[in-house]
Amino acid sequence: MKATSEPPVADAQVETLPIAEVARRTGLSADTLRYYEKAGLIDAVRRTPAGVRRYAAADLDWLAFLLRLRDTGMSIADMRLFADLRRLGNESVPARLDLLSEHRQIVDRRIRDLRANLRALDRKISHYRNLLEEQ
Amino acid sequence: MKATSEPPVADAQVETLPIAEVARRTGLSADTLRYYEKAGLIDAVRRTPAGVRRYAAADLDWLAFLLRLRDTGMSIADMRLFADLRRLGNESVPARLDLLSEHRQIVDRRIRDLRANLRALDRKISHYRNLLEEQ
DNA sequence: GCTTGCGGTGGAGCGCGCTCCAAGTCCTAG
DNA sequence: CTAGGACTTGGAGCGCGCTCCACCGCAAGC
Repeated sequence: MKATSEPPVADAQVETLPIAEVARRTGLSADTLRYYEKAGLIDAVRRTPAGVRRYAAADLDWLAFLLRLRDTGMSIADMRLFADLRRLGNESVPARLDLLSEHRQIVDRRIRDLRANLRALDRKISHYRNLLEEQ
Repeated sequence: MKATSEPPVADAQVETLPIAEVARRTGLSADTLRYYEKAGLIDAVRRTPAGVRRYAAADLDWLAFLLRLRDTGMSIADMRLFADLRRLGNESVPARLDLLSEHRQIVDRRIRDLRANLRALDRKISHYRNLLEEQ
């Protein structure tokens, strides 16, 4: 699917992706991907001997999850908390569950608020429509 | 309702509010209220001879509307566009209607996205709950 | 008169989430 | 051997939406 120079399964095992491809797939910039790693959101990504990042499928899955958290309004600091917990392994599952449930509540409330605001917008729009028709 | 020193209907006509009271009612800080005025979101508020702002009921209504726009994610620049149109009077109603309808679409899409993300969060939460029970 | 307190102004500063840059390394193609 | 391109790093810079600050004025109460 790419005409450029992909290594023909050069490395040892499975398929890994260069940062540019991960950027393309996630919609993040390469700079942002490196920034997330520096910020502790992403475990250190595997590297080629030359120090070039190669992202594995698990990295992509984690990134997708992070993006979900981000898109629901979670701050980088809070995502970092979650990432730190994840690094602790299974024993942190209860704590992660708590964090996630709490966040779920926040998102739920956000949706409710947006819906209320949407209804108010609709009333305003109707008001404008009426104004137009009367003139 | 206030034990402090309110002028006993000092001015000419109706009830107007000092900035501190408007801050209290809107949840904005006095600094933010002044900032919004400077940024062109609010028409110049009436002043006492000494230059002190007195907010009228119409100002509060407009502020409430602005807050709705803000809370649904509209940028200050876009709110400013809307405020500028409003200043033009009735002839800008179609343009305002367009802006508002467009924004409505954005909010609607945002709600949809949030709901999709919420469902994904719920799946993740269930996953964690299962993990806990199995152990 | 003096203090207290609320309000005014202009402008600097801040936290967030990136974004951009310079300078260097490595690999490949020609 | 050279040139080009993708990648690396550390650190500076940016746009947004406030937030804070120093300094000043005014009005009321002691």
